[in-house]
Amino acid sequence: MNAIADLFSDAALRALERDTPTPLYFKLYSLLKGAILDGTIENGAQMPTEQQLAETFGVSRITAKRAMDELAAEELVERRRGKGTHVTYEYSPRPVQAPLVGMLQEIESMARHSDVKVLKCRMQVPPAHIREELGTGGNDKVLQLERVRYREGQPFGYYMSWTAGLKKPVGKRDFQKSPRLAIFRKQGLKISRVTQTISATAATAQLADALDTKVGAPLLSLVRHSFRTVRGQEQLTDFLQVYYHPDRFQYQMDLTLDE
Amino acid sequence: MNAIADLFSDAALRALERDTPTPLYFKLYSLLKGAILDGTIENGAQMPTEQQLAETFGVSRITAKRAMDELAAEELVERRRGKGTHVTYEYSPRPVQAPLVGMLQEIESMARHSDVKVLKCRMQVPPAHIREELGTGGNDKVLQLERVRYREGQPFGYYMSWTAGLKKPVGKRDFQKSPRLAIFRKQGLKISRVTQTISATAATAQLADALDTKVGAPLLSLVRHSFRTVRGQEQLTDFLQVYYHPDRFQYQMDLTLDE
DNA sequence: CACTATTTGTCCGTATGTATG
DNA sequence: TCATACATACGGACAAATAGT
Repeated sequence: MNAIADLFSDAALRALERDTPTPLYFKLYSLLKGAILDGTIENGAQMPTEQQLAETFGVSRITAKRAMDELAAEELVERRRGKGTHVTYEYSPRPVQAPLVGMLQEIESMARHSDVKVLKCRMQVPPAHIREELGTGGNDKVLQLERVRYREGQPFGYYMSWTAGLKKPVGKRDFQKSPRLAIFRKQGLKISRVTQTISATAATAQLADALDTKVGAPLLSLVRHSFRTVRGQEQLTDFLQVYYHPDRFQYQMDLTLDE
Repeated sequence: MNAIADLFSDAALRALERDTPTPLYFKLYSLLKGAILDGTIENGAQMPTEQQLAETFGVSRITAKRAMDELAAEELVERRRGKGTHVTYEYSPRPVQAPLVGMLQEIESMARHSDVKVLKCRMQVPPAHIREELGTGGNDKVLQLERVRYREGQPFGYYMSWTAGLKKPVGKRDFQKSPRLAIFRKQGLKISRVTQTISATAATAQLADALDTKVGAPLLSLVRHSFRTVRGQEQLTDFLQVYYHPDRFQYQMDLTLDE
């Protein structure tokens, strides 16, 4: 009788509650869009009717209609009088990943509450694979940084980065005081998107030394790509590789059930 | 002259753009609240004036005022005529962590697009440390699950979980077909909050065997606590420990710069 | 003491967007 | 589609508290 209840969790059903002033039609639209984009409602399948949506989510039919109209405007669904609304978006599974949305500001906040030792800070021609990603020429020098972060005197993270597109020179002292992101921002480097990948790896001799652990010990590895937009084109401007000591640093996240 | 531009990134300044219909005052309020909660604006410090906010974010003074009034209503700031608005919230740094906000629905989506082999599925009295977290008695049996996930025939994740509060019995076959979360949801188990911690660890003999790797090899480790609310009290109802093969599974996330 | 600049509080009128029946 | 109610956002104007000259 009501297949919608199966599609959406109780939490999702509660997502339209009035705890944020975001318009109802937009919350419902976002919810449905998510279900279409992640393949929960398959291509060609019939969407719930306006009446069904209105009842399950406790909104007026006009509001449900508005949400569906927005989907139709993006050509995610097709609406036909008498036939109903059908999905016209083909879901294609991505490689095994657990995508998350985070906030860069919180990373900065973390950076502000730990100590840094700058091992290396110089302009350098990066190795080929980095050069390719940054899109710089064979002789172009970019900023190479190597740092170790400490908490209560103990090293917990080893940071290695290559940054292109800096206008003014920066010194070791700058990075000892303020977060890297804040410095780049002041230089006018506008980051438009960031991608992170977390994995695990074994400690090399160099890493074991820097993080005060044994060779071969498991480390949490993080690679961050930061992009800026140049003439409408997205371009990598910062490459960051971090190795964390798993006993002294862990990635903790809260997952929300709705939205 | 204008210290606000230093506080907020260019992306943050753009966060109030009209791409979502969420009220302007609420977006500004969220932005400022975040800066207070993560210690960017310290306790006792003076907030930007309504006039300054209005200019930097391109809104009217009324809108800026509304945002600040909301903060005052939550007692995060104190407002005094002629004096200005001052922060009254004391930031206390948490242990080294990179907090993130994610969506549980996306996890489910991932689960739906890989193959599962259920190694163990039975009611069992959990070991002491799990029993303590779940808050169950010394003889209470809860659901113990052990699974391996495959992608293209290769094992990438080893899942071990303990779940309390199930009403109806579940069988192996159930977990081979649909995601665990969907099954629990159908049973009426309402999860209210989820916490995840990611770390790295070395493979034991058992794990190496299940994931087709060598003993001592680095693995990505994930611990997930799922809570439900019982009579206003938050209570752990599911404990999940996952080990991922780092070559076959990586945690990828996109970070937004605004919000 | 007055005078001034700053900052928040309050009020108006108006336009637009949202949500309902 | 229409009429209605309410929230949001704007600019402008003035009052009231605070701090410094």
